[in-house]
Amino acid sequence: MADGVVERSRPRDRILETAQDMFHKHGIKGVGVDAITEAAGTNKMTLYRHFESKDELIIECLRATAAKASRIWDDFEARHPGDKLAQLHAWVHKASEMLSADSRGCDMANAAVELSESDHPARRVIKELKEAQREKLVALCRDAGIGQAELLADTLSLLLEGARVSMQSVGAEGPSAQFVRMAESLIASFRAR
Amino acid sequence: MADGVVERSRPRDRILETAQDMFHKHGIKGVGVDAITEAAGTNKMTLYRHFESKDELIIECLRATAAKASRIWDDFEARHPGDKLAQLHAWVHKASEMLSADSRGCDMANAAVELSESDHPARRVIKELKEAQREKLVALCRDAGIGQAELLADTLSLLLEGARVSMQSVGAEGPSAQFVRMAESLIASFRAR
DNA sequence: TCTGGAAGTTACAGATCGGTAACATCCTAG
DNA sequence: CTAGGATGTTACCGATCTGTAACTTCCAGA
Repeated sequence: MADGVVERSRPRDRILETAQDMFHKHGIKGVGVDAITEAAGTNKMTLYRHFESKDELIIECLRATAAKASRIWDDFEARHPGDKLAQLHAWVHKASEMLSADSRGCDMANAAVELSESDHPARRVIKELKEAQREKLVALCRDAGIGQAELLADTLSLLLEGARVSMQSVGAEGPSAQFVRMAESLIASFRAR
Repeated sequence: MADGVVERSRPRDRILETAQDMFHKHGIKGVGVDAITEAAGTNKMTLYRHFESKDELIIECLRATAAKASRIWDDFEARHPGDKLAQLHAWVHKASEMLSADSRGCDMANAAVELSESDHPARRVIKELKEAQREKLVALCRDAGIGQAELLADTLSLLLEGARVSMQSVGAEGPSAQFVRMAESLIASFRAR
């Protein structure tokens, strides 16, 4: 059969997966629903039977992205059970790996940039998901025995967020190239306190 | 007379200033040329007599924004002539001040997120301007007597870039609230080496 | 085999987009 | 005062956008 990328799953799943990919690559306002349905091998009516609007689809895509990220955290625990410090280093390593593999940055941050209307329905979802991720990193730092866990977690967050956006403007050879070194020396200095 | 925001300057200047403001607030793809000309108190034909396309207008806006930022650097030198370390602290202070005053982040970074097409004419301009800013900060760090000047400059860059994008997704009470503390303790630790 | 819901198809509405043509008007330099 | 360029006005082009209506086809379960 070999439909290429389009697997023979249910239309709703194909739409969601395709939309995630296209929003990520071309931005939310850079992709129309027609292009999504065509790439998903279906049609516009079917999309609107499963999602009440494009905004609703955007939100579902963001939730799906966050869920994928969450699964990565599960992997940290699986690989280093109980060893929170090792998990923190794994976080740094994985972050750098994802920086190298993809230069379009964080879907939620990008969406926040694009959807500037302060009352856009996706904004509260973005905030919730980002806050949950922040709490996870804070907990990881704290459980790794670091004193100022919140401050380290927030610093690492900003570094990563900055690296992801910096890559999009100056490329991979810019400041983001030093992300691992920065993060590791930060962790070391926080542990030394 | 009191035309409100629209001063009685020449149409080209009004268009440029208005476009900068609207692109900043609502994003590039969130603003049409009709809306710009109307807000600038002029019309579409006049816009296209001065700018050959919307893309060209975008580029001019980015250059203008960078020029404004450049003027801020002149102010550092004027306030702390010769004292590069004081200028570095002034940079931190000014960055934090701008974070508090505005939550829409950096126009160039936002543009890079929105204009995802890799061959978009604005992308090379963004890269050039960002690289120039990076070199300025590296030079400032080096002249302030810091050993690993590039690494400090890049770290501060990523922190600021991260703070600006973080504000847009989680708001001013998120990780970006600690920007000054992070930056200052970074500078201190680099100076101690 | 029959049936009912899910999915596909076609066409369209109404708005907005970037960009242009033709023409009227204004304002300033000579 | 007058000429000529800068600006304003109106109308339009073709493309694209989100979203919907009406109808047909498919397919799985009873």
